[in-house]
Formats: sequence, C-alpha cells, structure tokens
Amino acid sequence: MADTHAGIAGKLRARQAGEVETLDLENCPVRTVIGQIGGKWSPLVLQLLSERPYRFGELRRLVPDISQRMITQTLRDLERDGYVDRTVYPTKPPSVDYRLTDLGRSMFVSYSVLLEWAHANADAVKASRRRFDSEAA
Amino acid sequence: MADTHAGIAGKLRARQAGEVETLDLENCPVRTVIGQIGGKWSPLVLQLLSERPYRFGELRRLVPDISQRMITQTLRDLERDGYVDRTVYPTKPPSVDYRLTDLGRSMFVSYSVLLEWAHANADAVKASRRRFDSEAA
DNA sequence: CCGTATCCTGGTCGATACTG
DNA sequence: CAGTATCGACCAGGATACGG
Repeated sequence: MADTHAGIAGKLRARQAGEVETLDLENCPVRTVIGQIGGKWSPLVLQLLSERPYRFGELRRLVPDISQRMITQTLRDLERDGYVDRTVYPTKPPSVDYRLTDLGRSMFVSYSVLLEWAHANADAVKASRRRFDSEAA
Repeated sequence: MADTHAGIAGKLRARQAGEVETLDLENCPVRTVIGQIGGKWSPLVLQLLSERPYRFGELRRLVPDISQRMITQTLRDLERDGYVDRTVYPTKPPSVDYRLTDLGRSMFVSYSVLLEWAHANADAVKASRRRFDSEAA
C-alpha cells in the first residue's frame, strides 16, 4: 500500500522494530491531489465554478492577469482529474461552459475548509513572516 | 480589501453593474497560505509534527529521499509563517526539536480535512486521469 | 548533530502569434 | 468565441561540499 501520509509514525515504529518498510513518494495520494488543486490558478477557478457554471470567456475576464494559456491549461487539468466537466455547444461562434462534477464538488467541500482558514488567518501568517524577517537582521 | 477569493461572483455582478472593482492577486490570502503548505514536503512534515515533536535528524530519516537542504528549508519556512516552533538545546552535540505552534495546529485541523479527502479519493482522480489520457489518442 | 553555501537542472508560467 | 503553438524567463528543488 502506497500511502505516504497514513500512519507515518507507525512506520517509524515498525522500522525501529527491525522491519523494512519504505514510503512510496512516487505514488502518493496527497501529491496527486494537492499538486493540481494547489496550483497558482486552480483555487480561484474552483471557487468560481463552485458558485455556478461559467463560460470560458467569463472565467478569463473574471480572473485578472491570467493568460489565455493558463486559463486553458488550468481548466484542462481540472477536467483531466475529474473535477470539472466541459460542455461544448456547437453554436456559431462556439460556446463552451465549465461546471464542477460531483467529484469536484465533493473535493471543494473539503478544500473550502482550508480556504476559509486561509482567509481568517492570512494576517497572522503575514505578521509572523514580517517578524521573522526583521529578526533575521 | 484585498480578498481575491471572497465573493468573486459578487464582484462580477458589481462589474456588470458598472462598478470598477479589481481583484488583488498580489496580496491574496489563499496564495499566502497555500503557497507554503502546498509545497512538495510541507504536508509530510506537518503531518509528522501533528503527531508529536520531532528532532531534526528524526524528520530527515523519516522522510525518505528528502535532501538536507530541503528539510532545512521546509522547516525554516514553516517556522517563518508561524506554524512551527524551533527549540535548540545547547547540548553537545547540539540537539534541535520542532513542534507545531497553536497556529500550526489550528491550520492543520483544516488542512487535514483536505488531506483525508485526498487519501479517500486519489484513486478516483488517477482513474479519471488515465481515462482522459487514453481518450486523447 | 545540525546546519549553510554554491551550483545546476527541469518544470512552471507568461508573452506573443496564429487557427477553426 | 475558444482555443493551440512556440519560445524564453524564472525559480523550486536536487547534488555536492563545507562549517559550528
């Protein structure tokens, strides 16, 4: 079982007892998930899509300073991981919209707990950061 | 107010109503927090420290394949943000231990919700990924 | 035992230009 | 409108060597 984050301390004890058990960092569930949704634009896009479906152009306009390349890539990666569903309407000109899948909504419920913590405590973190940097001299 | 992730849809409505309101991506609370704890080694280290304090060498041995440079840097950054407390015992040879602060424990409570989701659903994500990649042809 | 300093590489992201 | 293609800058992260 390749579960790096489950019971690491248990593995330490096992190792001290003489067993040889190795953590599998290649196949780590946490990295699989966090690696994508922790990206630069993913939280922003996910938050928007958690409210309602959006069209490509809407997302692009709503997220300032995002390049066309990055909005495309972010949406493709979220679709690839099964968080987002992409629907093409073959109108002229074409129209595409994006919405969360059930998996995406399920994930975002858990993610939003952390996101809310971030909102509530970002000032404390920034304060700690300033203090640390000034003490560095 | 520089709160990128709070009420973006509200800002859309405001913009559609003719107001000019810009998102501040430089000073974004989510990036401040996620940028650090979403790093490659931070989740692993935080998970370990959530169990009990650890000494530097223990952490190094517990996290396979981490370089001395990265364990040091990860711990310093977590300390800088106020999540981790570093205690030096001036013994000979010196000994240093690391433990979560109250802020760190508070953060990890929220983080662990997402971490647990990742454990439970990583297979679904990987399956979706494989499906997407094979369809790409 | 617990680090710091230096160099280097691979991947991420942005800018720009072009297409169905 | 909704993308793809290409190039280059930048930086997180790894290897290695040395210091308190």
